[in-house]
Amino acid sequence: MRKSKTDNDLQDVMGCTCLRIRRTTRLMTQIYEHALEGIGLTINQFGLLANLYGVDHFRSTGLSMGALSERLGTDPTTLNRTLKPLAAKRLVKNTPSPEDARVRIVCITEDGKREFLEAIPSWRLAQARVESALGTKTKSALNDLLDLCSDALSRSE
Amino acid sequence: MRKSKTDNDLQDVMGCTCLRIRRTTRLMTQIYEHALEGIGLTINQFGLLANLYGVDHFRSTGLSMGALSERLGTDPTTLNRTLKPLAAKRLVKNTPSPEDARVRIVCITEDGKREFLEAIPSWRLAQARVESALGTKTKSALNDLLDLCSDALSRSE
DNA sequence: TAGTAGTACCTGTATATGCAGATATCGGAC
DNA sequence: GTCCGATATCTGCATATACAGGTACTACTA
Repeated sequence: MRKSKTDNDLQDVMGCTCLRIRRTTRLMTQIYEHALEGIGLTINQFGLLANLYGVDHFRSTGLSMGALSERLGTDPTTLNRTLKPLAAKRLVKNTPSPEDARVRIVCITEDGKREFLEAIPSWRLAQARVESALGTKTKSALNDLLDLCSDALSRSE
Repeated sequence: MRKSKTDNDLQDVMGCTCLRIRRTTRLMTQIYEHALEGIGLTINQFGLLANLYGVDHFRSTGLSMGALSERLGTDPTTLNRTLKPLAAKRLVKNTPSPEDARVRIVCITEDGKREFLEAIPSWRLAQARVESALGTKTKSALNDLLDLCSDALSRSE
């Protein structure tokens, strides 16, 4: 029996790259969230602190909201809200720029640095768990491929 | 100058697989959401309808919430809520099982089937856009790798 | 220098995501 | 038949995500 057009459509849709990556992201995120549970940071917040820590460590200038959202590949409005819980815990600080009153500069605080460093062992546990589930080679291949895709997709807009 | 422990920590953290995949997912999701904009479905809702359409097409029995959430790799509570907007638009139906009053069977409606089929061309546009940004080979490699990772991560829990 | 186009950020709204805990039901032990 | 542990779903809460539209400020133009 010949396959109908609908069967072909269905088979194509089931090959959707977006649904696949979203599913894998859900599974992977849970591993990191569980590992970071005791720390009181989400993996997202951890990544944000890591970025701000790096900026502070190497340049000590802070970043504008816009620059940071670009760096993270998020919408600025998303960043605005994801910073709120971190600011409430005084892990980051949000000060107006002296040069341009529209711009707000985001910095990590001393508390933020401490919390970030304390979280690293838990993060390592999650990363090791993923590496052991996937194998070192697959994990590296995935990392490389994801970098490549991020670059290609940001450029294609 | 020797690199400090903190520099090494930072470099390791910047290699985080979870942050990478979350970033790539954000970028990719936007492409599909924009393509589906005119249809009034999110990529998530589209995937849900695709699954229910397939079930209906091949078995015509429907799935329990639990079975469906397992199939999608989501938490059952997440599924519960993502179904709400679809049920409100009468694209899916949610009926108690006759055998077990705890269980609810989720089915796609005729309206749901129509909407799903109408959305396929928009989905194809997004998928083509991603394929052209990444190249066919990279896209296939990514799909395969993601399947492999989903399997490995679900098993590792 | 008054007006205007553009920029940077914030708010309102809606979906996505999952944990802890509540509710309803089932199935087995007695 | 009744009680109790297990199971399926739902609610309350919190974060993540982004679009549309609003506000405040800058910078250019006439």
